[in-house]
Amino acid sequence: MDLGPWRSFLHAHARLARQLDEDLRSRHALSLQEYETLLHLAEAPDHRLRMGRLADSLLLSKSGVTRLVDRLVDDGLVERTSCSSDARGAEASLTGSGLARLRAAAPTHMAGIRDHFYAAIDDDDMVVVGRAMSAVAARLCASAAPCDHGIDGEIPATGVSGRGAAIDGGAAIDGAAASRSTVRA
Amino acid sequence: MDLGPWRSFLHAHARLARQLDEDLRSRHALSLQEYETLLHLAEAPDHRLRMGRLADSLLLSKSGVTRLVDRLVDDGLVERTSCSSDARGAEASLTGSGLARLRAAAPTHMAGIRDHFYAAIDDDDMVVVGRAMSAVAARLCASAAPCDHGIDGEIPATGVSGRGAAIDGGAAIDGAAASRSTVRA
DNA sequence: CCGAGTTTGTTGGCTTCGCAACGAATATCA
DNA sequence: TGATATTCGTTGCGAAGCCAACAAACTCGG
Repeated sequence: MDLGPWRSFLHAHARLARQLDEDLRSRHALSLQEYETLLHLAEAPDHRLRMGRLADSLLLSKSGVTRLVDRLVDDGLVERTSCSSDARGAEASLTGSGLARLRAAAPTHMAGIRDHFYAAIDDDDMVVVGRAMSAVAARLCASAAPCDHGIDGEIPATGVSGRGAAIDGGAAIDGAAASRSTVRA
Repeated sequence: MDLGPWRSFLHAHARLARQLDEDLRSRHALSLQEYETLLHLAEAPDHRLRMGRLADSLLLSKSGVTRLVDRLVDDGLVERTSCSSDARGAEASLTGSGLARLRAAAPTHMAGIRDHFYAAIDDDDMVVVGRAMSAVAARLCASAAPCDHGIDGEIPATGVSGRGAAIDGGAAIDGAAASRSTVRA
């Protein structure tokens, strides 16, 4: 077993996460976690999610999400509302300010991913990487929780909200027309 | 830009790191970071490393390493010695107990990597993944620090110590003969 | 030889996160 | 219906990491 690929994998992730986090912090006063939280909310129907679902999709503990949302609420980027159908449940919902902040930060984040991840791997290899990473994630999900977030290679209908307010990872960056479903108003 | 590979990459890493950390903690009372620290020390000449080098290779801040080593010293797995050639320098050196602990934990760790990473990706794809991850890491290193740890796909002479005491990632697990350089006494 | 500037590792203070325990609400089933 | 079990989110506590500041030791021009 040649540990080369494994070590490279670890190293690539560590460097990448650091870089993206630093970029977002310095230019938009957002941590990577906060950005991802806003993104997941923006991608959710009506820009709102139950705390538990948010925890699942962010791969974070429930208490972690409670505090993460606390911070975002303090910053005015998210609102905490109680769930109508389940009185013990809470929902996090994106505010206008949160969506604006996400929109402002998206280009930075996308550029980072493009420059540091996509630019380093040619298209043919990227197909393989995508397949391999999906397989790793799927295998681990299978051996543990049901794991029904939007992985396995497909973007969960990026930005299809109640109205048309969306981020849309790709198009917002490279100007390419939205190639999938009902994006942009 | 299809974000699928990127999200899968993030997801795979998160799940994998969690799983490996949990396995080591529950079975050997070691965090993944602690394990990696012991491993890097075991791979270093004479089982000792300057704090700064350790920080570089673990991709951790200097203060992080100081405290990590503190914990390992408290557990008797590592000794802190002063550097002979530079009086302000400190070295961390693996104790016998530390090496034994590492040896005990290695099979668990290796099995995790094998089952959750290598088993999910076939050999041809693994070559591509290794190449891609190396490229990502190299690109990020280039745009930042000199970054001369043992990445770019090669294992830094695993376990060549003063005497013959080594872990040797692969061989310790699968019994395959060491296929590279001066391993084992 | 000496003083300015750099490097090395540690410390204080802060942030972020997980686990276990908890109260409240819901689900299940007799 | 009522008792028990489960789920949901929050909270206390501790673990682990980073940054800035620091002291000690090194380097090097003069």
